Amino acid sequence: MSNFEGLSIAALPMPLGQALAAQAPGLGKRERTRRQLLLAAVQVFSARGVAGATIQEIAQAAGMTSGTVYNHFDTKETIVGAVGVWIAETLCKRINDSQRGIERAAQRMAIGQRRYAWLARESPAWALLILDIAATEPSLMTHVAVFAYEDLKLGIAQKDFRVPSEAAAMNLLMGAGNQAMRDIATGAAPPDHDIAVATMVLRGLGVPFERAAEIARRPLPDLGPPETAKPPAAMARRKPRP
Amino acid sequence: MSNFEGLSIAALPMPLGQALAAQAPGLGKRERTRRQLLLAAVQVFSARGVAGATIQEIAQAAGMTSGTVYNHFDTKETIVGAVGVWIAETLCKRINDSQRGIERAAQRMAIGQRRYAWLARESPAWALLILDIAATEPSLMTHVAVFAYEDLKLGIAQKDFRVPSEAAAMNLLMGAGNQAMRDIATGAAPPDHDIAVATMVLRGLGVPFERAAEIARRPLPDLGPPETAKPPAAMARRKPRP
Amino acid sequence: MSNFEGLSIAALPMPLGQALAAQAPGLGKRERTRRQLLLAAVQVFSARGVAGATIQEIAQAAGMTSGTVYNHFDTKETIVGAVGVWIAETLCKRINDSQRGIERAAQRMAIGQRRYAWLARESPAWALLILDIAATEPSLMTHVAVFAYEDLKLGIAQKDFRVPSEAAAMNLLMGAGNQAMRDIATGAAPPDHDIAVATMVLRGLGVPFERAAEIARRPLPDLGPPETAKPPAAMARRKPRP
Amino acid sequence: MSNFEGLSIAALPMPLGQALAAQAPGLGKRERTRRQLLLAAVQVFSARGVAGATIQEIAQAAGMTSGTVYNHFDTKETIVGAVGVWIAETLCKRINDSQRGIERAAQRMAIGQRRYAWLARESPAWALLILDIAATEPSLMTHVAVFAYEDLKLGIAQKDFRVPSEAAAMNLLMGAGNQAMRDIATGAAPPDHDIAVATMVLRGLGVPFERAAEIARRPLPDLGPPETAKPPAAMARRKPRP
DNA sequence: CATGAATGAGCCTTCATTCAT
DNA sequence: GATGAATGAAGGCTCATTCAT
Repeated sequence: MSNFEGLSIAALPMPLGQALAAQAPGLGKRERTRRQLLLAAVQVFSARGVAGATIQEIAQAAGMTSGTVYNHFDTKETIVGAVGVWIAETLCKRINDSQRGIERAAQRMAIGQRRYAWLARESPAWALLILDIAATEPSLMTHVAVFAYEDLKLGIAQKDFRVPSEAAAMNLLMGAGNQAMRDIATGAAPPDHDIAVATMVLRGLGVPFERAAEIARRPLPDLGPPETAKPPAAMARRKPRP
Repeated sequence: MSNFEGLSIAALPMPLGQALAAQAPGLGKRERTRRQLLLAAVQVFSARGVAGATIQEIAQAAGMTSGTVYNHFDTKETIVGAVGVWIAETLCKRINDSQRGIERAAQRMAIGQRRYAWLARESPAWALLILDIAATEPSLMTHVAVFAYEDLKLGIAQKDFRVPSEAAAMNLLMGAGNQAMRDIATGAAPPDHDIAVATMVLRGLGVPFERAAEIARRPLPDLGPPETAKPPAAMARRKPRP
Repeated sequence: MSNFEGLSIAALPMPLGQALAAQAPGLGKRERTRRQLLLAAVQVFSARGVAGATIQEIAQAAGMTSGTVYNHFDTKETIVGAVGVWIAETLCKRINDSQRGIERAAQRMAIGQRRYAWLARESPAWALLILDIAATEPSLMTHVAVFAYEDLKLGIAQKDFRVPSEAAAMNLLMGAGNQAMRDIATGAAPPDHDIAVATMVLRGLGVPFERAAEIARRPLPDLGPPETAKPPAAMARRKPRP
Repeated sequence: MSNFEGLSIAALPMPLGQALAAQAPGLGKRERTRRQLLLAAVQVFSARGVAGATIQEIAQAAGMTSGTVYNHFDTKETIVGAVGVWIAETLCKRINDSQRGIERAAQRMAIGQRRYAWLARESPAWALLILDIAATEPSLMTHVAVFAYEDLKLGIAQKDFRVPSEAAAMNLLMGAGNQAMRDIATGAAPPDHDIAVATMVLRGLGVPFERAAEIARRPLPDLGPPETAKPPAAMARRKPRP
């Protein structure tokens, strides 16, 4: 069984936490072990930082030995990548789901911005972990960006957004979002920081002044019921011998 | 003499490069050595990344031994900090000077945004180095932020900026600025990216739509007159490990 | 196999040597490696002194790499301690066993004193090693002192010893014993030094003049048959992170 | 001037302290510098231990630089030796002087034993320093031993001591004395420990039971007025070039 | 003589990775 | 698949010692 020995990361807000921790019942032994290792990696990354984490401590946190880790991942880098993908897929999809039924891109965008800010407020450890992993593994943020990009294009099509370039718009919203996450997670941000940032991002995207503030202020929709999480699929079932 | 062994970082755009490389003639031996070490650290940080740099390689790049490094800096962390402070003071002050005479905060802000973008276009290696150091040593970005914060408050006083909160505004402009620097430095950004980002940041700060675009499009002022100094020689961009 | 590269320490007198070097056959791999490392540490401590010994040389003497040492001991200090405990337990117990059946504390005390002197004569290297370790790791001498203290109290109860204070008596017998060991081991002592010292210690403890000389002169009992040495058990199988 | 920066060792009991610290007025500049360095070495040895002391800290404590140290001493070892000789000559002579006029060796011996114990009680730091230096530099204890040896031979000639061998007698009195110093300095010894140890040593040397106790209990003579301390003579006035 | 920057050998320690069991 | 002992290549850092000024 797992042996976390004092390691722990504050639980994710419910629906997100469930998604990650979900014990998919139909999984084979290999996938279950892999999942345990990823969970352990999350613990250790959060406690020591990605750079400071060691394979041996991840193995220990998973109740295994370091050799076992290498039956599932080729290198430490691989683990970081897998954790990044896993978090990205689970989190982003979940957040995206909560926007289901919202037709206007401006509101979808505001919700997206505020949802990440909300995550940082509810689970600072998770937010910092995501930012830490993203620094090593850019694919995580790329993953998040895909969803935002869809909304951006939608908003442009809906004539709610008027931007000089999509690339610049992405810089604006991702940059502001990340900074907000960090400030909130470290306790450096005032209350309603999420609304303020969302408001300014919308204005930057060309939404009229008052309308931006009004949209950003609307209540966040629920995250919705948890689905059965898809396991983080291994790229290959086996490490080939070199 | 220095022994860069193939290490080098592309020269900074003229006026900035001069500021950093300036061989102060009245400096004592200790101060000269310290300066050489900082220059060497910049080389190695740029080539290997801050995390991947080793004291030994910095010493070697400076034509010294590792022991000498410790006559000047207590730990590797200290070196990162010193490099950060050095760059921050030189760069920020220089950029700030170029805004002298500009009274309107909106234009000052646009210039600031675009100047960093311009740096990333002219000297991608320096831009990436700054972002890398900033990730380890937040004080560097804090330093930059101080100047932006002054302009922000000025713009609010001038009624050009209307923001929900100063903290959110700082997230917006620093976040967008950093992302733009990274995209430009890595070649991922289209031409005129700087203008586009500056435009959107101004809009986010509450500047009217068309006016934001107009201000952001104004020509950049010169960086100012060069000081006495030789720039460091540019050689190769990357060095393979032996 | 071990690679002592010229390192060596003169073999202990038989029964003691057997106790230390005993290859316990039922030992696991980990325990066997640990034992080899302790043996190697003894070699190196003896050759270079405790202070001059390096982890690398211990590893090399054990035919391993320095990393392996750290799988078994946290620090160099830990190794010194482990060697100290190991020697103390093995030697002291063995010497104490040889006094079995001796009822009078005065004679037990004389035997103890002379046995250590005898060790110094037979195996100067071991004696000097013990003194060296004891200087770094007082627990070794404490261990020895426990046995002497028992005899001291016994002798007081038997009215053979009359001392102003137990603490002073311990100073006398341990101090004289250590000095004698050193002088004998370095060849600075005349023959029968052990008897002379034992005589004087007994007199210091209040044994009448002639009787002290007579007791100290009695023949030493055999050390007795060797037992299978108990391995120096590791406290924990693994080092936990702090 | 000296710059002890928080370093300090409890002052020696007056007459001894004066002897060591005495500013011999007729000394040349070289001798004065040398003296300062020895004083500084005493500070640092006491604070960090002989093994943990660094040349640079000694230099700093003396208000000089490391280069200057090497104008006076060839190696670190040389410094330890010089400090040892200095302390030995000053202290031993001073203690010996205080016995002037005492004719009976038994009483001289008791005074010697108790004087070192007294030093340990009055100035634990000095006592521990002496023991520490003695471990590295046996000549210090040899020096002390010379005085004790004189008294030993005297006592034998006076028929007060009856010992199996002089070597054994030296082991007894030096060993017991050192142990007593350590226990007293570390606070591990009861009151009147000095008298108890002296009593037992005398008995060990053959002094009759009650008489030993009586002699050991006599009051200690004063240390006497301070003399002008002789400077610790440098072996050579100059380091020859290799 | 004093300075103090520079040296450089070498130490302890860490940890991703391998592999025989 | 799991184990976990072993590896070994570095890396950060210390400090006695040298030497040009």
